[in-house]
Amino acid sequence: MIKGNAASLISHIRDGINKLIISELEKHGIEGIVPSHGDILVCLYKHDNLTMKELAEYIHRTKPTVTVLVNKLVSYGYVTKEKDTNDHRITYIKLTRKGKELQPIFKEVSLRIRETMYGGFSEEESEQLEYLLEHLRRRF
Amino acid sequence: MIKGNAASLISHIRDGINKLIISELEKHGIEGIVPSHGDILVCLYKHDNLTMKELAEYIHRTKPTVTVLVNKLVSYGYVTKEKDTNDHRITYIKLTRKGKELQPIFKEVSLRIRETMYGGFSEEESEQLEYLLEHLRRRF
DNA sequence: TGACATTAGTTAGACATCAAACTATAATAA
DNA sequence: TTATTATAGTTTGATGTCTAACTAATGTCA
Repeated sequence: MIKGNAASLISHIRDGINKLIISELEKHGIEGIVPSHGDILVCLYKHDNLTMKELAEYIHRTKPTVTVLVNKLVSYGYVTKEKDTNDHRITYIKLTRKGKELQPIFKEVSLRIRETMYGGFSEEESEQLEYLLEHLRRRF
Repeated sequence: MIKGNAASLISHIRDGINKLIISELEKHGIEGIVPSHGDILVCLYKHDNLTMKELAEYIHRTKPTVTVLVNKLVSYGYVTKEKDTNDHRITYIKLTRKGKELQPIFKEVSLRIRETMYGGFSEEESEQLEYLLEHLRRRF
């Protein structure tokens, strides 16, 4: 019997994930950082020196939002902004040492999230979950 | 092979669902209403005459948030606020005629969301999806 | 070369959301 | 009965998020 409440479930799970991320970061002494900031930092851990536009695309947020998020990261000293010397429209975002030092913490938080999400499922269930979610994602 | 990206997928699907809800409402000429407003109205369709506290619990938002949301619905003429005559702390939220008139539209939008979410899945896959999401939900 | 279009990023304004502090009312206990 | 506690709701201030409008720089095409 299908209930048709998948949308509601997803919404609540998302809220739960976000709260868990924030509380895990706070456990590691990191305050004022929300998942979107984390998305940006994780992006930069994979590939440092990204432009605002690239960051916006990667984290699926608009440019004004990324401006706000990055400015906060700058004010916390985790990243810096540098203008391209050739094309003065472009700004590169780079990790500072302080920003790089957070990487292991993000790795750990990420692990914790995965444990929470997949922990209760078998291998087959986990694969099935990803399969279904990936298909779902393509419809939006 | 498990990728471990379920959290990210859920986040993006949630964004997609919300955008779809808003655009579907706009197609029906309803502007300025976000999913949380819809949650409140749908709550009231199931059981009219709820208190602010009850609404906050049902839609999983804080009381200040519900204050803002309900005030907007009042300004749009969809609901009214009435103080309890015995216990003056309590405020009841009631649907107006205009609010009740939206019910069929919300039914239709809800149907449209369900079609989008379940449309590409078999009966078994749909059930599996709900099973997995319900278990996931309990971990937060 | 010069007018127009495109692109990168920010600013402005709006709003949902939250935590913390507040007001007002009701309930309980000394 | 009075003082304390609990409850319902709002206000305040902060922040992430968006769209629309803006600035500044680059590219294009006549």
